[in-house]
Amino acid sequence: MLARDFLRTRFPDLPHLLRNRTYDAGALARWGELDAERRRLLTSVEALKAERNTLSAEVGRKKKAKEDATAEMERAKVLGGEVAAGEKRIEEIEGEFFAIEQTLPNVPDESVPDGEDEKGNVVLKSWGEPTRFPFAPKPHWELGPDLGILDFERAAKVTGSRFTVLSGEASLLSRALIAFMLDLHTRENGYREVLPPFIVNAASLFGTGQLPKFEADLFRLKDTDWYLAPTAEVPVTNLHRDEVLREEQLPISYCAYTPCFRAEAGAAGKDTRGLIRQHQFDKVELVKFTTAEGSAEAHERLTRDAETVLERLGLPYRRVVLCRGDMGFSSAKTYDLEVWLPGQDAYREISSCSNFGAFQARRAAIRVKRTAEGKSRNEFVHTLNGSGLAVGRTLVAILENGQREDGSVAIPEALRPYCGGLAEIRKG
RNA sequence: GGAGGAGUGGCCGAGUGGUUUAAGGCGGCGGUCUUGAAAACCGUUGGGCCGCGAGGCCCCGGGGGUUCGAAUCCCUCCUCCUCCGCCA
Repeated sequence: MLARDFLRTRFPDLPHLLRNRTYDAGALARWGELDAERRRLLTSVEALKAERNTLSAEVGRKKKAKEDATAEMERAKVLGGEVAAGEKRIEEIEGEFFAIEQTLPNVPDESVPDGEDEKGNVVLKSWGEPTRFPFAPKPHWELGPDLGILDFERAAKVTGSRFTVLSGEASLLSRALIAFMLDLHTRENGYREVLPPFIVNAASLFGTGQLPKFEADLFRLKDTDWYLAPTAEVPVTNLHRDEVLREEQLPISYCAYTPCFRAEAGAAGKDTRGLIRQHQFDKVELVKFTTAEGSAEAHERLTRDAETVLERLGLPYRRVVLCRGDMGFSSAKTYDLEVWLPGQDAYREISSCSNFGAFQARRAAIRVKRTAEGKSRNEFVHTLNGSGLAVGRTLVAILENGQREDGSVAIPEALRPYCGGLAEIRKG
């Protein structure tokens, strides 16, 4: 959410600040009217309450002194009725007011390029050369089944489409990738590993911005307010929901492996083959909490930490900054890392690293107590997260980039200690 | 799943209808004293909202109710603890 103060003081600039983002302009105009009415009412109701409180105290004094307090009690009762009426109206306004605030997207950072959709994204750097082969490379959805390590058909039988069974070396590799990534981030990049719940409640999903707007993308457990986590961002960011952190605790860096569950509503016909777009996938997530001044640098570092995984594995990639129109709802700035997939002759997203500014912290009430010039005040922290990396897509990249003409696949050196020295996968 | 018990400020803890603007202690911060520190003493120390300001309003796990007035009474939900059962 955006700060009320910000919405109020920058109200005329908002259409410009939110250009190319999706929001309801009519609702925004309505916000302005409601804000004025709400403040007017609040002031008058509070004055009534102050008077009632004074009268009640007077009643107490008189009763203690055995004096008659009938007149005060009657007057207070009348005031009480007026207060109740005013509060009811405020509640109605507050409901509509808050509903609008929830749906307004974050304001992009000034460094974010203009643009309406993915065509407006800008490639900032490339690492490695796209892998070329003297033969026609296969996509992983052919390599995997040929090697007997990816089974799409049986997964469809067991559950349905967009699920996959990993077996043998694929399963081993997936497990090795998780351990490799967590080790790298905890030992070299300074993250604390956490293993959070994979099921989260509605309040947590509101905190990170998935609810209320994006319920259709989630799997909800029947008759509960519990949902399968769509990303570790949700449980890990909400670790500190409703907390006031001490300044010396910041920055906090967590990494977490979790499976992720997404309904993929609206993705019909997109990436229907292979592991790219699944209802269930594994991911190692990086999450940071910083001060307002520290978040831009933390964003660069977090993105570098994700890039390091790709570099250690020798996978060619590029970094893209998303334009205003292609960014997620809660984000102030997002870098996508795209890995080269020779089987598709394209770069595909394998990590998305975002700085949310105070947007999530405001929704989740994550604050930090800061002291300056002897005065202390609570500020909202800045939150960041990024994939480090999506495990399934990393497996895809290893298979497609490591493939040989005979259908075998070479395993990156860095991963071998994590899979019993396995150097290649062969049909067997 | 069954039966009990408990949720008060950073922490401990008092408070069962009316000077509670939540006692007291610990911890934190500032000060006095000291060469310095400790001790002692004094002061200060929760969150949010409205208002230009003076100031006001709300918050004692969440929500609702009773009352002129609720931390305190009632309803409901949540969490934690103890015992039993079951289970990995």
